Amino acid sequence: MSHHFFFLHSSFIFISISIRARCLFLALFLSRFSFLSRAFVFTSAKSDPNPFTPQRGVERFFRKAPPFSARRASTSYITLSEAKDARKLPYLPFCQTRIAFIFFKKCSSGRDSVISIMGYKCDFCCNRSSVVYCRSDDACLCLDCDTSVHAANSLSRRHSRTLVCQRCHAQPAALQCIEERVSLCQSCDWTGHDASTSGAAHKRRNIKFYSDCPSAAELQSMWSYDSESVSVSGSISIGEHEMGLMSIADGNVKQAKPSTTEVDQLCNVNPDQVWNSSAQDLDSSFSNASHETEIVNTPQPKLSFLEAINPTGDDDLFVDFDMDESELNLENYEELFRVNFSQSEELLENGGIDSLFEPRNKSLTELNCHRTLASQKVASAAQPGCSKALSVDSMMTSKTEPVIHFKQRQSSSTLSFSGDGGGDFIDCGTSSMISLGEHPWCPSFQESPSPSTNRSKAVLRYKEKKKMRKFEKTVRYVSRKERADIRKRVKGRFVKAGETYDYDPLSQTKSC
DNA sequence: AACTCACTCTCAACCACAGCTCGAT
DNA sequence: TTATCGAGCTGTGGTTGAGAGTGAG
Repeated sequence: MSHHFFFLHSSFIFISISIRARCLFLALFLSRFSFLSRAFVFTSAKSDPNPFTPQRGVERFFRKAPPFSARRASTSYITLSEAKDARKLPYLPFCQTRIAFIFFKKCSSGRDSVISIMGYKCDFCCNRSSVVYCRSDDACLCLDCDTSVHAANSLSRRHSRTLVCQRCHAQPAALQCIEERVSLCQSCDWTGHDASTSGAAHKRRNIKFYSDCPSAAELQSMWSYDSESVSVSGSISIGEHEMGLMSIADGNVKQAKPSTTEVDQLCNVNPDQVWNSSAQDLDSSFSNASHETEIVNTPQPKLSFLEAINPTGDDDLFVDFDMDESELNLENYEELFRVNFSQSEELLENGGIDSLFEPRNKSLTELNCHRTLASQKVASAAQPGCSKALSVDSMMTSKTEPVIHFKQRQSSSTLSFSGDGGGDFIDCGTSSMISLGEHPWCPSFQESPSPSTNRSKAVLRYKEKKKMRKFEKTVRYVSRKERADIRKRVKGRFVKAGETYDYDPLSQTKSC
């Protein structure tokens, strides 16, 4: 989701050109991201009372530009009706630039999932609100899915997660504002706690990433808005070096047992009622858990877990905590992902998916150099006798995706387009592995896997992702389907209204 | 081993038309 | 920069037929 960073800083990059040119330029650039299934751009005039008006030129571009429409049948554009619905979406942190974006990607259920700054649905179920950001999966998940996915095996437990920013609902939260009782990403923190605003004096504290499958009480202790360890406002560095990757074993939180029963632990307290708990039950269970288990020693009073993640009391969020539909166990996970557990263990032996993250502090020159080497690999892969693994590796590293290098916000953002200009490529499901440079929230984090290990992880991840792909038919225009469903036919073909027909879907009868 | 035949399976094409797109103004 | 108009385009599902695949003779 590092592209969110790009969205936020578009105004800095295109400050000197018109909105339309900005949109077209962005469209050209963003159309190279093959993990996007749909995209749309909104702009508005300063005098326009409606903040988001569909930008026709960009819409047309997405529809007709070869990288987006011709290469992948699943890629399309948002409809006007959808755009109208999008107008209901809230104003964005960068609305002063009068430009907004909606981007979609295919989620595991086969439906399009909004992943833009406006998107806040769970990337996995596409249904509930996202609460947790998983860096390893690069996904925003609801608590249900977070639990189900990350409790599946020892590999997934190592994924580092944190809260999703409660302001933009897109980036991982880096800190909590004690006064406002919200978790914020760094960008939203900058926006809301600018030195020129009253929020500059707000007390904030860092949010640590966690791994494993913490219990409800442990999550509560991590996310409660207690005043302990609050760092006074000012320049807050939230790089993961500073933050550290918090394991549940760290600090004052007891280490969770690495077993599949940790799914139960998340809901904890009463395993018999875990999956039938209502939102309120769950909330109370969380609260009870903190008292009964006495896992942590953080001072009272605290907000309950649900209060912590939903201080505004949004009912929608509580709806999303309906656990009735959850069927979370290891077998289910394997079925969902079609991943053999032994494969996952093999993956674990190689260091886990986390190791897929390349060192983030490469310079632009290094990245371009890397691309050059990758291109050489492609050339060599064409030679007879080259290993299959090599070809996959080449594909991983040298796809015709743009290589972007983001600098810190304080300096002017820069980017580089080093793609080859739009040569054909095959979407092998590896799109999300493109190198997007630094995340703003982890500017110089390194997990330092060896290149060969890294490649094997990438291959495994690619295979895993490929197995997850679904090719079910999706209906984009329900109204057209409804109309087709009632249309009379002759030998399956539509006939004009009033003409004789041999098949009526409504009555299942023939007229002749 | 090569060929023919029957059968099964897959998939593009066809149709009308409401709704959408997009250039022109 | 936005709004409007109208010609042209798109997508929807059941049936069909062409072509591919398979196994028996």
